[in-house]
Amino acid sequence: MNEKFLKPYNPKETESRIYEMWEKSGFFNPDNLPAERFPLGAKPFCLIMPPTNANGSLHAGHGLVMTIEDIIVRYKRLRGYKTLWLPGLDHAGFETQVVYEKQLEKEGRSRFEMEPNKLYEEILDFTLNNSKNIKSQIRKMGASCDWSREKFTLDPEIIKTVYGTFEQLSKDGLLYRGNRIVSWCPRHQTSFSDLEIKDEERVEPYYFLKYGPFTISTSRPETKFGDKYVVMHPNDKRYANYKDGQKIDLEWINGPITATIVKDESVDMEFGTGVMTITPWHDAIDFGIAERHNLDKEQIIDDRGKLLPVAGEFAGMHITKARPLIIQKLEQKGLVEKIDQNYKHVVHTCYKCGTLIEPQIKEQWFIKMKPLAQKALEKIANGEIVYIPDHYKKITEHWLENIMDWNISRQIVWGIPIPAKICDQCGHGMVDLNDEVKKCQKCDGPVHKDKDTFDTWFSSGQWPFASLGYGYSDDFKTYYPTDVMETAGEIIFFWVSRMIMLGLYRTGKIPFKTVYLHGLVQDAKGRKMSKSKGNVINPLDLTEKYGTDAFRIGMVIGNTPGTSLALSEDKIRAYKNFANKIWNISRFVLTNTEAIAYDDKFEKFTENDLALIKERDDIIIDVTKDMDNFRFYIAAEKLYHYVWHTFADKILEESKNVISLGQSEEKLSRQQFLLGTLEKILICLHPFMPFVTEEIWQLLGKSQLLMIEKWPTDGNTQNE
RNA sequence: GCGCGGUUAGCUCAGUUGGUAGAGCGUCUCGUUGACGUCGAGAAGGUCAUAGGUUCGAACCCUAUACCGCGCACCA
Repeated sequence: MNEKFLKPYNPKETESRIYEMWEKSGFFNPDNLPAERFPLGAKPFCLIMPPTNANGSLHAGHGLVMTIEDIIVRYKRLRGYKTLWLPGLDHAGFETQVVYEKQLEKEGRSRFEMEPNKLYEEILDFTLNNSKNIKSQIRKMGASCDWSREKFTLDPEIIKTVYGTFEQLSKDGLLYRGNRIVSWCPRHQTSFSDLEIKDEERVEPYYFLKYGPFTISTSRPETKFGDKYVVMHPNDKRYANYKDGQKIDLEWINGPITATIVKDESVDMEFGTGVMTITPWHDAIDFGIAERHNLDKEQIIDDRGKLLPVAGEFAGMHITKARPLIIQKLEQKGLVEKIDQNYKHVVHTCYKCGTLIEPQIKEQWFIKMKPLAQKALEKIANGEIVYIPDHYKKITEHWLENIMDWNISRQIVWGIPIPAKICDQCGHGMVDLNDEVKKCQKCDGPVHKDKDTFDTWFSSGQWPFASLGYGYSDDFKTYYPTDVMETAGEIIFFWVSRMIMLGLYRTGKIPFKTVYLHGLVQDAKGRKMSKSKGNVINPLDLTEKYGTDAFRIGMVIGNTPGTSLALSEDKIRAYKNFANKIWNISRFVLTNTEAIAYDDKFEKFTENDLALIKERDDIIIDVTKDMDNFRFYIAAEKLYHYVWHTFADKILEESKNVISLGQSEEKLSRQQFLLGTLEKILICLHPFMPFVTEEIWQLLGKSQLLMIEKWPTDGNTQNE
C-alpha cells in the first residue's frame, strides 16, 4: 500500500497536481477521448459555460456554477458521452465599465474626460489581466472544461457572428432606429432596456396644483414647465363642457400659457381628479399620448438631470435642487392646492447605482421582439425546452407574452461597436458592416459612424451558436443544439430567454434542450452577500481551508434547483470530514486485501455478500436515475449516506470479523466485494468530489484516469 | 394590480408517482489505543402555517385564508 495513506488526506498537496494531470491528458477536449472508451459514433454532449465576467474574481455564485456544471459534465463523460464543456469569458459591457469607472474615481479620473479609444484600451487591459486570474480560479474549482476551445465575447469571430445577426434583423425588418422614449441613467449617461431598471417603492410628497380651471397632481413638479396639454377621458361627464382641441389661457409656473385640451381613453377617471397634464419627453405614458395625438414634445431636463432654458429662472439647476424652489414659487403664486406628504409610489431607478431613471427621447436601435417571442413560445409550449425547476417555464412564458421591444444601443465605449452609420441631417440609421455607406440613403446627407455599442446581452444572447462557430465550424454541427444550459435563475429574461429567441432566429433551432437554473448563493443566515454588509464568502478561501471536494459536495447537497442556498462554513467543514472518510475507507480496504488481486469476474460470493451487492447496486441504480434527472442534491446525499453509514459503519465493521475469523472462501468473497464496491463508490462520487477520488484511483494503481472510467451501470460491474 | 414561489425538528433545508415524517449542523448520553477522534453506538426534538374538501389513506392532490419572499406593471 502506498505510504501516502498513512497520513490524512491532504487536498492542498493533491489538487493542483491532479488537475494538471487531467489537463495534460487532453481529455477535457472531447476530440482526444480514447477511442476504445468513446468509440466512433459515441453520442455528443455539450454544455456551454455561461461566459464569466472578467471584471473581478470568482465569487460564491461562480463556485456553484462551476460545481454543478462540472458534476453534469463529469457524469456524462463517465457515461461515455463525447463531452464538451466550452468555457468562455464575458467582456460584460456595462458591468465591467462600471467596475472600471469606480477604479477611475479612486484615481481621481473620470471616463467623461477621457478619449474613448484610450478608455477602451484601458478597460481591455484590465479585463485581460483579470481574466488570467479568473481562469486559474476556475481551474481550482476542478472544472473539466475544454480550454482549447475557450472563447471571449470580443473575439473577432464572435463579433462577426453578432454583426451577421444584426444585419439579418435589419433585412428582415425586425430592426429599427427609433426616436423613442428610453430609460436613461443621468449618472451613467446611457440608456437601458426595460430589464436594467429596478422598481423601488418610495414615499414622497405629492402635489396638487391648480392648472387653470383644473386641478392636476404630480410627484414631479420639476417636469411641468412645458406642460401645455391637459388630458381627460372622453367619457368623463365632469369635463363634458371641454372639447378636444379647445384652447385655454391660464397662469402657470413662469407666467401665462395657452393650454390645449386633449381627450384620451388612457386616462383613468377614478384616479385623482381625472385630469392630467403631460410631459411627453420625460414620461412613457405621456409619450404614448403625444404620439397618438401628434402633439409637440419638448425636452425639459438635460442628460445630466439639469433643467433646460424652458425652466426660465430655474434653468441650469439640478432637478433635485429645483423641486422645492419650484414648489415655493407655485405656493407664492397660489397654485398649490394641497400637498400629500405620504404618497407611496413606485419610481424607476438604475439597477446599478440607484439613480432615478430619467426617461428621455433618444435615437436608438430597437429590435421588434414580438415575432421572435412568438417562435420561442411555440417551442417552449411544445416542451422542446425542459425547464428545471419547472416553474421557470411559466415565468418565461408570461414574460414572452408581454414582451417589449428591445433597445440594444448603449452609450458606453466598452462593448461591441454598433456597425451602423447615422445621417447628420435626418438622423436616419443604416446598418453598415463593411464601412461602405458614405452618404445617407434617404436624404443624401453626410453620415457619421454610430458611436454606441451593443447591449452586452445582445451579443451574449447569441453565445451558444456564436461560441460553437456557427457558419464556419464543425463543432456547431456536432454540438448544436447543446444539451444543457446551466445558469442563475436571476438572468432568466436577460439571458436565457434571449438566447432562445436569438438562437431560434439565427439558426432555426433551439440553443439547448434543458435549462437548469440555480438560485442565489446567500450567507449562512440566508442574507444576500454584499460587500457593504461584509458577509461575502470567498469560495477560494473555503477550498483553501477544506479542499475543493468538500466545497463542491457541500454546495450541492441540500440545494434544490431554483432555490437560494445558504452557504455556511460549518457545512463545508463537515464534508471535509467526508473526503477524509473516503480516504480512510480506501486505506482500510487496501490493507485488508493486500494479499489478493481484484477480479472483476469473480463469482463465488457468499449469500451474505450477494445481498450486500444487491443493496449497493440498487442504490447505484437509484443514484443514476437521480443524476439523469438533475437531482444532484439527492444523488450526492444518497451516496454520502451509503458510503458513510452503510459501507463504513456497518459493512467495514462487520468485515473486520469476516476477514480475521472467517473461512477462506468467506474471506475472499468479502475482499472481492470490498474492492469492487470501493471502485464503484469512487466512480459514482467522482463527479462530486473529483480530486480525492482520482487521487485514490491512482493510488490503487489503475492505468487509466478515473475521469474517463465507465459508470457502474454501464457495464464492468461485479456480478452483473 | 397581475404573475411565481415559500411556510416541515433549535438552525439550514430534503421529502421523486399520496402509503405510519428525513438529512446536515447543533444539543444530550454512552463507548472507543489500530481505516478514520475529521471516530462509533444511541437519544431527545415536528398536531408538516390555518380551515375545509377528495381518498381506505394527504406534508404531498383540490379550494379558500394568513404570513414571508421574488418577479412583472405606463396610474399622472
